Amino acid sequence: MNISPKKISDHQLEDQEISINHQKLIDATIETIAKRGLGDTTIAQVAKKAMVSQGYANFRFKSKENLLLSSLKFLSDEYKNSWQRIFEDNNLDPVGRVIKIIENDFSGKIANRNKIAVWVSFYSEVKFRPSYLSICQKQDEIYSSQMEKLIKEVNILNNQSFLTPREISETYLSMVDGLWQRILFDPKMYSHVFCKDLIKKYFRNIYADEKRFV
Amino acid sequence: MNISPKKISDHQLEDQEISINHQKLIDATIETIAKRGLGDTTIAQVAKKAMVSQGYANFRFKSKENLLLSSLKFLSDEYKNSWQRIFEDNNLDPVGRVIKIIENDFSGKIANRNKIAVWVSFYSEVKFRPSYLSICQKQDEIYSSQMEKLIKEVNILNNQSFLTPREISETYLSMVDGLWQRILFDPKMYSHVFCKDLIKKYFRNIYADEKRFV
DNA sequence: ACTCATATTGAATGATTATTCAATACAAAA
DNA sequence: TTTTGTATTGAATAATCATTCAATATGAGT
Repeated sequence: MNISPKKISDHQLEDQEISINHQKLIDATIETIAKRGLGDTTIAQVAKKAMVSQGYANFRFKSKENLLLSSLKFLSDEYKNSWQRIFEDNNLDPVGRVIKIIENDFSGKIANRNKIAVWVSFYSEVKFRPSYLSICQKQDEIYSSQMEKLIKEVNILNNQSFLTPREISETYLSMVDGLWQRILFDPKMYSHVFCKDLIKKYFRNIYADEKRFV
Repeated sequence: MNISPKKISDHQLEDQEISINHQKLIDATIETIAKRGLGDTTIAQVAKKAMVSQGYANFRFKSKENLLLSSLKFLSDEYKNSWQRIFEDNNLDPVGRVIKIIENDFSGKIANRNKIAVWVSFYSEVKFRPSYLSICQKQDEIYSSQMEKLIKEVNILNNQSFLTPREISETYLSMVDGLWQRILFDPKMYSHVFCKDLIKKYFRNIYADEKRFV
């Protein structure tokens, strides 16, 4: 019992991240964008959802732009953590890893309509706000290169030579982006199962002997 | 000589489409969205680019929303016309048709960064504006079904049986959407040639005997 | 030249919204 | 309890914009 409460030093604001309100506001931002779109997201609405005053939201994040940026960063990190873990999992062989990656990319936590709506909102502004671009781009580069390396291992094990690892990995990445977008349009038709199966079929076609790509 | 000028009847406004200003405003809208993003597109800017007064732009289209909708419709029709023509071209055999479709989807007229920026802007709002969705969705359904039918013909000619026409066509469509999005991020890396080659390689892998998928 | 209908203007209006900031609540230290 | 520093409020401000509309230009028909 007696959980030592907070014991927050006088440096409590040294690192913004430790505040509860900080995260409440970010969550509220994501929810609001998901429900109303980036264009119709106002500080007032976000603050209301986070149950703090409007003035506070602005004070805390300095500006709306900064709040949006922090929310994108959060989403981006969340995604990154999810695949990072898979690439680093030593209990998996290459093909097992690929399968986990596919499952992660179409898991409920990642590929749900709300989060996709937020992603696409930010994507759509990438051309005009370099700060959005740099957040998205850096992580995508890492994901790309990790994926390519992984496919290289799979290729060797299955002596596949017609398609290069780069080609396979780029095809995979573009399919994922495309399918996510399609989930936004028609989530019934593009169910998680449908998407995963489509991608597994792609791999099955390349690696004919590998039975795990159902 | 003496080209009979206009001979516009008193019904000149019967059909909105015949006005020059109408199209000037739509073009200006697309350019403005491409340059500044949907969120920062104002009627004042569009009117200025179209060289009409702000009041006129609003008067002509009834509302900003309606102007945006008309612009999306225009873009959507332009795209539809481009592939419609290919599906209806009787001089082409199935594989020739597929190749033309790929080339069209990554032609300078369709897959340039400005137009993609506009598409994605609208996509990102699809969840919140049913009117956007219905414009995009209807055409996508036709494109999908035409594509599937086309692949069915290719499949038969090449006795391919592992992947269904539906699967191949869905894979193609999602790749296109994904690659378009990636062009937005990094148009240098995702050049038209790169995208087309990637997709052709996909088909080449499926239809191993078909040499035309370079 | 005059009339009349339509096209076009641009300034005014009102709504929305990010941002600011003086006032207040709160909680720890004295 | 009082002090003091920080957290939080909410009302005021100022900027931005879509929309309206009375005024004007235009040009065809008489």
